[in-house]
Amino acid sequence: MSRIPGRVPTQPPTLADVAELAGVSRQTVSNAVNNPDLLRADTLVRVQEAIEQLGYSPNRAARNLRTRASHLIGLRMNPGQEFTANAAMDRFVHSLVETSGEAGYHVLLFAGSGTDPLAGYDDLLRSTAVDAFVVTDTYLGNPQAAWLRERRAPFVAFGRPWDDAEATHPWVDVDGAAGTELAARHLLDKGHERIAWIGWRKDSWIGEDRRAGWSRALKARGLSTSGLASRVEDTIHSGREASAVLLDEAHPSAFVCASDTLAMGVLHTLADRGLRAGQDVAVIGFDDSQVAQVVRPGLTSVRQPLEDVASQIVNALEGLLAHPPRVGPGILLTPTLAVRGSS
Amino acid sequence: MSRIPGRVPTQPPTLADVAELAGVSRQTVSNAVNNPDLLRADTLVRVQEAIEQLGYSPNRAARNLRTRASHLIGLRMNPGQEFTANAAMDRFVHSLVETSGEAGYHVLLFAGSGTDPLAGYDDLLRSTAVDAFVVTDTYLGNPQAAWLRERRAPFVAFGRPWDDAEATHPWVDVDGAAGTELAARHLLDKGHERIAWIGWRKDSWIGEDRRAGWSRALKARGLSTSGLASRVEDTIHSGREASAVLLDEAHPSAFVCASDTLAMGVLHTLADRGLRAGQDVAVIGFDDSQVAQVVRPGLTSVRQPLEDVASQIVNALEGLLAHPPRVGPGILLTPTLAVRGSS
DNA sequence: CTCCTGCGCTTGATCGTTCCAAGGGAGCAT
DNA sequence: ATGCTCCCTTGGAACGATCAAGCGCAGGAG
Repeated sequence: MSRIPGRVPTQPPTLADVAELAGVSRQTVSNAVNNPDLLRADTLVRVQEAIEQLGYSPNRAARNLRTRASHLIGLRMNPGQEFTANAAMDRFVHSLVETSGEAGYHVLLFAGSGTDPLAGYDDLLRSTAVDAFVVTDTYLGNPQAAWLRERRAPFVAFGRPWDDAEATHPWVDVDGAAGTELAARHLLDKGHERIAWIGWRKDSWIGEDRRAGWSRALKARGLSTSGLASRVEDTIHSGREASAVLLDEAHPSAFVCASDTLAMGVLHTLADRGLRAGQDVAVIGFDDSQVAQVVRPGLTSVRQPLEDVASQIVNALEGLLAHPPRVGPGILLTPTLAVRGSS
Repeated sequence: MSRIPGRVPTQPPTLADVAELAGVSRQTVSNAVNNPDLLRADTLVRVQEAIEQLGYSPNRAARNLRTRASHLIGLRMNPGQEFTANAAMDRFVHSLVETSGEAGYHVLLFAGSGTDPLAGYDDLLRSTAVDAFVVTDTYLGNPQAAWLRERRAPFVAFGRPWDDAEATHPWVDVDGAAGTELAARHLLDKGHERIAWIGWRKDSWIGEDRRAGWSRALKARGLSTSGLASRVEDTIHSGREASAVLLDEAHPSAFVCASDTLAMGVLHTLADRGLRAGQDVAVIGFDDSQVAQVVRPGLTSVRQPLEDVASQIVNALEGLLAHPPRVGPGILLTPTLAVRGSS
């Protein structure tokens, strides 16, 4: 059937238009787009020329309706994050958009309410607006994972299921302990023997994991960690206070911190006391935020391989959405150390 | 027609299911969702209960197909931006997601190639995947605006059409000149009389705009600007060099910079010379990036009202997508000054 | 010569929603 | 009782793609 004459010319062309121009049926055009192998070579060329000539691109809504897939990945923007988390998240989102784009997926952002961690998921799921979710805040026993699994919603988590060893959903995470161990070893190799730790409160799984790496490195060299660790809130102010206390009481020559925020606090304390970061006392942060790159004299920091994380997540998503689904084991990636003036 | 028995129970309910349960027709359910006024009160209640009971949510793909609208807004992620631009962009994206969510729209991110500024737009447009675009990099004569207008694609620009006074598309921008004028006045009020400018190369419209505000403030007080301005690349290193030269040759007591990046360079120079930022020499940056908030002693910076920008953009989009479209004039918002220790 | 097989393409049905034009019931006046 | 509104409701069609059969033709085996 041909288009109704007089129709507004800005309407995009449809499969039927292409079919008519190429002198084939709709299905043949569809095959030319999705299963080119099924066509005879000369027919394929003819259809492709018609597609080119009309500037045809399949209507997403129609395709989504028929195939029950949207090729969209939902990602929740968490309101009011801490700045280091934000910095990392920004880099992660960039990578995710690029990687998923190469795999034929787009990223759909939606807002979360600070109070209800499930807000937004439900509607997108029931309206089949997205094929899958990427969940980024699985720490501290957030209920998203269990909730999504219960509804059989495909999702991949950025973050281990700390509190649930039984969890069977795919996940990708960065080995924080390996990162802090790397940091501590770097300092040990430079001759430091009294290396302090400033981390988060004990109820943070991530914090305890990162602390474990520091501890492991020291113990591997037969050094004691006692009196060298402090656990505080993730603010500059806390980092500043904690480092002041540690300097007075334990006289460390270096600090490893659970975040760049805390490390900035240490730098402030050093400046207060006329100590030079990197010369008199070494400092290493975590996340390689923009601040770490800009501050004097440059903050050495553990850098998460977020590009690889995004790539692995997209890979897991593709498996999850395949027929039949392939679900692999969780993946743990190793961070690197961005060495700068502070160490 | 009722659902086929034996169908997989995880299939989401459809309009027909709700209709059957409520004892009405499909259209009545559709009206209950989209035009509740058309229903008798008791019928409406019955339908709403059925919707609630089944957990029904309209299938997005089917709705999109029928109404030729996706309720998605396309936003391109620009690869490898400078960090200040990134910082601002992150805050902007957050606001945009929240505001557009309230208006019933979601944000679709797509990747741009560094080389082709139009990559990605074309396909999303032709496949009717998004209703409209938000374009964020209209400076420097990027061709998106003209290209999109030519295809009658609805879009709102964050940024003025600097190079095209004839442009009729809706836009929202921040008055950079007002920001730097605010900064300069703040310094003048503190008694500074020799206030230097470090900005970008002359071919940047935004840079020249910001420079104009500084210049205007000085001239309003009868002060000369000659010898006090420098135009360089937007890097810390350039800011550092430029400020060193200015200090030697023009002896300013304060700096206003076109970006936080440049301001960081100034802070480095001050530290090199044992000068205290805020005490000996005042420094003001632009963008209120995370770095400005964290660095010692806190960098005073011009803060763009990105929440308002997002809100106005969504407002403009709603007008653009209404029937008939309402397209208002461009909107210029005034930034504020985040005062910290450096001034 | 007939039958079967497989390739390449066409045809009708379907996904779940909204639009359209017509159907139907209650209420009121005649 | 009949006719006429006025609303609300109804079935059919359409949006544009893919799925599942089906059809004609060529070539080989029986």
